[in-house]
Amino acid sequence: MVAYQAQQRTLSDDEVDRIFRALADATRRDIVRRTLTEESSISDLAHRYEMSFAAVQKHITVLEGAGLVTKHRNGRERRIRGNPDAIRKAQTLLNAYERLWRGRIDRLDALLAED
Amino acid sequence: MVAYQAQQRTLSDDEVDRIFRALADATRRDIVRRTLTEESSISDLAHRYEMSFAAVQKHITVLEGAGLVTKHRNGRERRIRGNPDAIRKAQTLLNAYERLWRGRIDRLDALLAED
DNA sequence: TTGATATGCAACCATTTGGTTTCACATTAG
DNA sequence: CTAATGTGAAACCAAATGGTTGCATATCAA
Repeated sequence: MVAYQAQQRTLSDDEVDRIFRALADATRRDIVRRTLTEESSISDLAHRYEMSFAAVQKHITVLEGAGLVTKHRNGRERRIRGNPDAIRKAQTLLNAYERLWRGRIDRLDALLAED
Repeated sequence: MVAYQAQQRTLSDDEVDRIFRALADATRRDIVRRTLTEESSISDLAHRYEMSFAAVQKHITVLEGAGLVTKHRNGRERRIRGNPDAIRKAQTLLNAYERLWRGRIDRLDALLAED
């Protein structure tokens, strides 16, 4: 059984902006995917993509700014670790949207049932 | 009971990029939220935000490109309707990420249980 | 100590984004 | 018919994005 942490009460627009913005890039999504299951150093990650080390470093900065990954010093390297909390924040918002939509349908059903 | 449509098998990187990119803006999220529960014309929506009609129109174009809303002609106006399918695509991806993370924890638990 | 590795950061550049104003066109109301 | 309304699209602009190269610094290995 896994213990889930309490969610923050409200998400600021900026915070949500940053999370979705960070997820809107295939390389960054790949980094999140990898580091959710296995910590990696920045150079480990940089080797995997066909772009400069600095470019990958920038992607990681974007992800860190969105809270999607965290950095942990380990000697001369930094281990990058995916953070499921930020994922959950995005899920929470999308779930709210789906609930809204279902609500509309339910109201429509109720209306039709009135006959 | 609500009938759910079958999901597309694979999501291209571009498609996912567009969906998350479109969601990375508070005005656009607000438009999605509104139109999921209630269709609106473009000018209806434009009145609600402190920016030009053309700016709102552009946001709607971005949302349409991501499949998050659809346009439906109605006389001289176009009704904008939120599309829950695109929302679900994003949910599906985030759920996969969370499963990955839980998988890591499960493996860790198993490892610890070996003692 | 010295060289190799890992990271950080600045400067630069092309493209995209998010806004504007303006004009054209279609449709509806009077 | 004419005027008002709703939409589309172009041209323009500042700022952000996503990449580059180059250099500085920190740490580890030999």
